[in-house]
Amino acid sequence: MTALHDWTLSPNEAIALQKELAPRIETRDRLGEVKRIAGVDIGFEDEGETTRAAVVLLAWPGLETLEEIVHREPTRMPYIPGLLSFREIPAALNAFERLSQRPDLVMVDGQGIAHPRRLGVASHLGLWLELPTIGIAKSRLCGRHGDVPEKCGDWTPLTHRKEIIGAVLRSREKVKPVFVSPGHRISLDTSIDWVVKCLAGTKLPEPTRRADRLASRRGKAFAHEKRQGELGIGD
DNA sequence: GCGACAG
DNA sequence: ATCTTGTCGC
Repeated sequence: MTALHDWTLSPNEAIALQKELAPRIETRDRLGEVKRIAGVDIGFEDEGETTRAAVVLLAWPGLETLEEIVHREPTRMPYIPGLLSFREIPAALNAFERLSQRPDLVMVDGQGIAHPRRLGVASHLGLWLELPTIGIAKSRLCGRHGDVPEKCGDWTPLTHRKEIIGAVLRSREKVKPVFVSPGHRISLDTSIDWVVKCLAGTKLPEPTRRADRLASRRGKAFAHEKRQGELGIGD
């Protein structure tokens, strides 16, 4: 298996690797009792030169914060639609290595199997971590879908090549829906169930939302930032 | 051949 | 993704 630090693959090599790995993805539930849920989000700084991975570990139920990790490293690949995981996963894995506890479920910002070759960033990460993962994306990569119900919690299937690859979920009324798809070791129904259970009146489920918030905080000088107003409602 | 295209 | 303040609406 390719070493992580060697993931400087050409687009064609990356696509070949995806085709090789995709068959290993499981969409059958293999979750045990869920006590800890992690949220992951990757961002970029210095005009893309630096990749920043944020991981938040939350307790279930209750969603108290157990751990927060922010890891930075040089970016190694450009953004290419369909090959996002090769750009984001190295940093994400290094952030995960710093966690002292293992999550039972991971929510990732991006697609799971709702990908041209069924290997979106959530699936790819789940395969490497050997953990159940769910992809929650803010926009569509591939597939088609009908009108999305207006009621919070309702959804419509996302289809690609005659296959249901995900759900377009109305996570909050009057707000653009999110694209939920199984990453690894989890089914679509269970994925939707967990995403809905982690919603707190917001568009994004808590794990992903908290990772976003942690990541987008002013890069360098956040050690001196004030702590206040943690109870916002909007998104 | 012509669009579409997660973050 | 990121650059960025205030502002309209529920």
